[in-house]
Amino acid sequence: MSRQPTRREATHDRIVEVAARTLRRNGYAGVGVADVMKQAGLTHGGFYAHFESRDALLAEAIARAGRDSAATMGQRVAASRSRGESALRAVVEGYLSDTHLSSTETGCVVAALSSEMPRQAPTLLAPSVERVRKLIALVQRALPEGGTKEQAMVIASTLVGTLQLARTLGVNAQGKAMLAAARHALLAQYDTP
Amino acid sequence: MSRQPTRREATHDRIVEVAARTLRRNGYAGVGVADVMKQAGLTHGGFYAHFESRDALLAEAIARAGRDSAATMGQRVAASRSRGESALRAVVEGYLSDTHLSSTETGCVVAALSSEMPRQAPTLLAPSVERVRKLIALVQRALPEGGTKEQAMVIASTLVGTLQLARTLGVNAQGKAMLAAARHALLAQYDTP
DNA sequence: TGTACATCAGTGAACGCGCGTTCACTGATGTAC
DNA sequence: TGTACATCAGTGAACGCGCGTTCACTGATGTAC
Repeated sequence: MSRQPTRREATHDRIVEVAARTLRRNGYAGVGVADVMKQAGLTHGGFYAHFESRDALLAEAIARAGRDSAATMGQRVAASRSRGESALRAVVEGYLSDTHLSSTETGCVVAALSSEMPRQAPTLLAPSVERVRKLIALVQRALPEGGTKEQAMVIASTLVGTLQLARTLGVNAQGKAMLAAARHALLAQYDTP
Repeated sequence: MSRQPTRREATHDRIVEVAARTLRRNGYAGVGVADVMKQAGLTHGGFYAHFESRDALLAEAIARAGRDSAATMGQRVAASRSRGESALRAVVEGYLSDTHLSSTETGCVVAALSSEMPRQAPTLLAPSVERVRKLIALVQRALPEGGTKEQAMVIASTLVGTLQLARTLGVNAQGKAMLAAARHALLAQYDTP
């Protein structure tokens, strides 16, 4: 179905992928055109043959980062289901794992950016809002039968807030204790054993 | 006890106050020396008579923003106590109020910055971490007798995450619904009636 | 109370650097015959 | 199968702008006598 990508498309994709990682590691302002192109093995001059502007790249990178980590989470849920565990447990333990604590650049884009999101211009705000909605929807699908959107919103907020505060405290005992506390509280309250 | 401030001290204070607001509205990278000085009614040239560097101003601004909003929260708690309400209710309803949704520049500095905090250099990371610890401590003091630090961490995370996601959704029905959901969930679970 | 001088707070021009963007050009890939 | 030409993807130099930082200078405030 999906035809062989042209060289141009492959390059475009490589640039977006680099940007999606840089975005999560460094924030909106931390994505430089020249730096991204260099990491993609190119020179900065060719950038505007692929994107109308830096913001256009960022918009694509946000969507890409979101799709990638949603896919990873989907696999996690599938794997845990085959082990007979609940989807919510898979989401909570995956999101609040020690691995996610230190892997910002491949992790959830909402956790990486949410305090900066409200400040973005419409071009970047729209795809950012979309990622927040998708995260809430993902959590809601993981809830046991009858789980409400309100519950999903609260859980998503806790996941995002916990990961951010844990990362701020550091990749150490303090950060990990933060994650553990939230894992325990969320599963105790929302997971049906 | 606190003597009359000198003209120099008053100016210094005014600059920090402007920076503390700008920081919360625009993020770490959004605080410009020239812009802050202009808002404080000065020209940018005089800046380095007050601060060693832009980062030194930011460090002071973080502490200032934290102290200011902690003080506001303290007053809220005192007022609610005199109405016979619990401290936790005052904290949750104050933090997740529609007012706080739209008043980023005078609100909680952790909510305004937490996804950017882990990226900061040590000079700015240290005061940022301090604000996170202070927020957790404030929540713990507001908990009913016997409330643990673990509970405080989870509640603080939920407060911060909820406010950020709500602000991203917008100062509208969606953002307000987000806040309402978290107020309800937190009070139902942690407030002793 | 008044005068002379030192100190202090703030001014405004200038510098250097990074970064987004533009553009003329080059080498490679693909197509026509 | 080979040659000529058009198109495409990427190069690298250059431009303009914003921003942090520096510095010589000015006007106001305060102190000594």
